[in-house]
Amino acid sequence: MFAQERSNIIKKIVRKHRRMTFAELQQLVKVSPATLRRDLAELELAGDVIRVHGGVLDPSYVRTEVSFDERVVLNSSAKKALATTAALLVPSGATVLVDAGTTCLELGKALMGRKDVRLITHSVALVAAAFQGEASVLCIGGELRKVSGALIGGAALSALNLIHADVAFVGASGLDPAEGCSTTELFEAEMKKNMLSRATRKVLLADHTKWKKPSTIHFANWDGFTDWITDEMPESEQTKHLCASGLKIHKA
Amino acid sequence: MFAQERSNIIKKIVRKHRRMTFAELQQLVKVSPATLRRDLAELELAGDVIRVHGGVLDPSYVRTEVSFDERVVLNSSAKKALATTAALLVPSGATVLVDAGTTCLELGKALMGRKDVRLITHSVALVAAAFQGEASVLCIGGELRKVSGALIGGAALSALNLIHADVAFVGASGLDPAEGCSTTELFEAEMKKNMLSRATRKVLLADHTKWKKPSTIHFANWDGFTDWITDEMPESEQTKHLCASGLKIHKA
DNA sequence: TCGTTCTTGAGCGAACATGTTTAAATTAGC
DNA sequence: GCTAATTTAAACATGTTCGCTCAAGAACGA
Repeated sequence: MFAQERSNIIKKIVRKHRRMTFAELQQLVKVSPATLRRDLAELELAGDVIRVHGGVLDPSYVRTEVSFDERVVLNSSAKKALATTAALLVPSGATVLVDAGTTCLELGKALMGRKDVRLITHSVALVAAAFQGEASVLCIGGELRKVSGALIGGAALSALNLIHADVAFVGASGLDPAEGCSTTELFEAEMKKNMLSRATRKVLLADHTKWKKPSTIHFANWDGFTDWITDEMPESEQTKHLCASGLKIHKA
Repeated sequence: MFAQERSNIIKKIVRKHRRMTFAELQQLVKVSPATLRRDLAELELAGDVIRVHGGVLDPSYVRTEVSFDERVVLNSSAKKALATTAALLVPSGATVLVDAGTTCLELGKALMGRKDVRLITHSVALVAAAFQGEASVLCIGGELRKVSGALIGGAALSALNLIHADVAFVGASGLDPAEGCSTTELFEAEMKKNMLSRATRKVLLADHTKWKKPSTIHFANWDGFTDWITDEMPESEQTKHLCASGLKIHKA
């Protein structure tokens, strides 16, 4: 076997297996460790494989794997885009209810710089961030839920009942075309329900990754919202159907 | 599993859970403690996780909290000593009201690790810090006052009225041997008054630098407290006089 | 046929990754 | 305040893995 052939074979094998130990690879390419190493060194230089201690990885596999991080970062830029679009819906002088969750946190940060809005939230992260902002902030008190950084419970619900806001921004962890919006936790669902009932304009903030992935606890139907802000429109049929019930969909 | 893959997995897990103990993480990543520590040390260096004693945190989750830490470090040792002494007054199972302010924040942090206490506070800094703690936390909602990080106003006062606590810890910015305790701001004075009225044991946390330096707004007489924790006892006459009205003075 | 060049494989020391042990630091409990 | 327990960090030991060097053999041309 010529060196050229061997190197092509190695490429193919690695691409197929995506990740394998040095020994596994050696078993398939019947050559001495030294030669295999030499080949791999070349392939690595050419960018055709990625070597790690004890094995090799397919670059495209690593890319998708690493993009877990990138997705979070990327997602956060998507979330920023959502937040920016959402912020445009807030008129001067408005009182704004902001849900807990990362997307809504971005929105809160986007509004924070404005002197002419009044934020109401039960998100500890947002309140903490608001130190640096200009907006006036009212914090809904309640039990601290450490996983989400939200203040929830009976106290939070009843505090909410004294409030009326111009706009409410609510996040969701799952969206279903038929059922509507859902989240993972009962008390948070209650909070969301209440928030929606306390505002005139009810805005859903949820990117396309949530679409068709319902979570455990349902908290609102589609007609429970006046607006939905997303980064990707759903299929046109579904869009038409949703809009028929009065929902405005905004693409960030 | 290759080291590189493992480190990616750890990142992902921590990001998902946001806060977890070392043991929890070790259970998910089946690897020896030493190796996990080594990985975490690297990830910390890269800024991908934040390590705390006994656990790890997702950085994007805690970032807001950094500013508070900085402020506290300035005069920590005296305040830490006060906090440690104060924490001894809290029996197991107690419900504890904690005022805003740096000294009380230290106390809150001291209590945070205890599973057997319930903290109630209107201090945003304390709630934000409580993410790391074990104690259950109820946050009194209200208007965010950005200079002090306290939640105040009518909503806070009325939320407080629904509560009864075993112990209340209150700070002061000025102490007068005759007049009692004072602070700089009207609404905060109201909060302090209310907190004292809602607790059985009423503890003043104030170091010697406040002694004989009254502030603008008076909020309590000496007989309004059951205990005072300080780092230096006042002159013996004054001490005798104060104790005569039933006040216990603790030196940290 | 000989010598040069290239490739290959083997050997060896260094580097690496991991687990175990031990000491220090931190925290909790009294 | 102190002591005991937990957590962390450093030191050590071990088994792999890596990269280098060198010699053997094949390929090639003179």
